[in-house]
Amino acid sequence: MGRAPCCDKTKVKRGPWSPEEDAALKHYMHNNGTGGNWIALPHKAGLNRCGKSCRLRWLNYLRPDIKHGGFTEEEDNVIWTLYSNIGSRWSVIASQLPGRTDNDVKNYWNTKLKKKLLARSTNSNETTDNSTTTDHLNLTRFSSPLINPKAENSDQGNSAYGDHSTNSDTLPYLMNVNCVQSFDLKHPTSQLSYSSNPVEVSDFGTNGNTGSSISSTSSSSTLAMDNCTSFASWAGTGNVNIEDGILLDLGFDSSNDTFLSGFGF
DNA sequence: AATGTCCCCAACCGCCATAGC
DNA sequence: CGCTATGGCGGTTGGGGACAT
Repeated sequence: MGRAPCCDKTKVKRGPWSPEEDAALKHYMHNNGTGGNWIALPHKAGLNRCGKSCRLRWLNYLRPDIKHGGFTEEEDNVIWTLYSNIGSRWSVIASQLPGRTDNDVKNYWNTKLKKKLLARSTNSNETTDNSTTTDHLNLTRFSSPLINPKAENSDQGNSAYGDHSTNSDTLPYLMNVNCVQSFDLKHPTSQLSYSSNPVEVSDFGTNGNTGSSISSTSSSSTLAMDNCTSFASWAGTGNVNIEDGILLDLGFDSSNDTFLSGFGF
């Protein structure tokens, strides 16, 4: 038996939002928040829209803390780093970029960063000069605790806005990356290395059993890399610790996938 | 100026997790 | 414990603007 749709799609408006609809949603959210129920919200707000559509519009566009415009180099680095560690967990990645949404990050990756990586991958096939370091990207070192993605989405309650005030909380299931990943974008076939500092990776999952091997949020099931001496490399180009290596799908053909050690993908 | 192609990104779709009954 | 409703997420699509021919 199929799942009942969240709303009758033949009776709700779809497609781009008008300024009037935006204003109505903003006004309602400002006064009432979601009230904990997105499905009922459109009716209360006088909108002929699906609740999911309202939620998306609010979270991705109307929220006052949304940052519009181009990504900075620093943000690029954060995305690179996290993507190389956790893959396409856009909501988790976005939670590290205040004002950015998962949709933003996903679009940015798909339209810009992925191509950038591909281009550099191509370049690397044309030259083997690893001594050129101008394009070498030392990915951002995270020494601060990362944001709980659930807290980031705390607007589902009475709070109308995402809550980045939780940044200072040390949360159990996000990683505390105490090492620098060195990732040469110009020569992605070179070893993706980690420093020797320990990296503790707790649960990135929001549910813990989605089929990925990321553990649950319980402290007892924290994944940990004992050390960063285990390393990942681009497939076919270097050493891979098969025991610990995990294939990371970078979204390209399999020849460009990479192994990451100590992560469960 | 007209047409074709590419690219970006807002919005949608469908699946899964979870809460509540 | 099973079912239903809802929230959340990642993947995909398509409209429209930018650019090329």
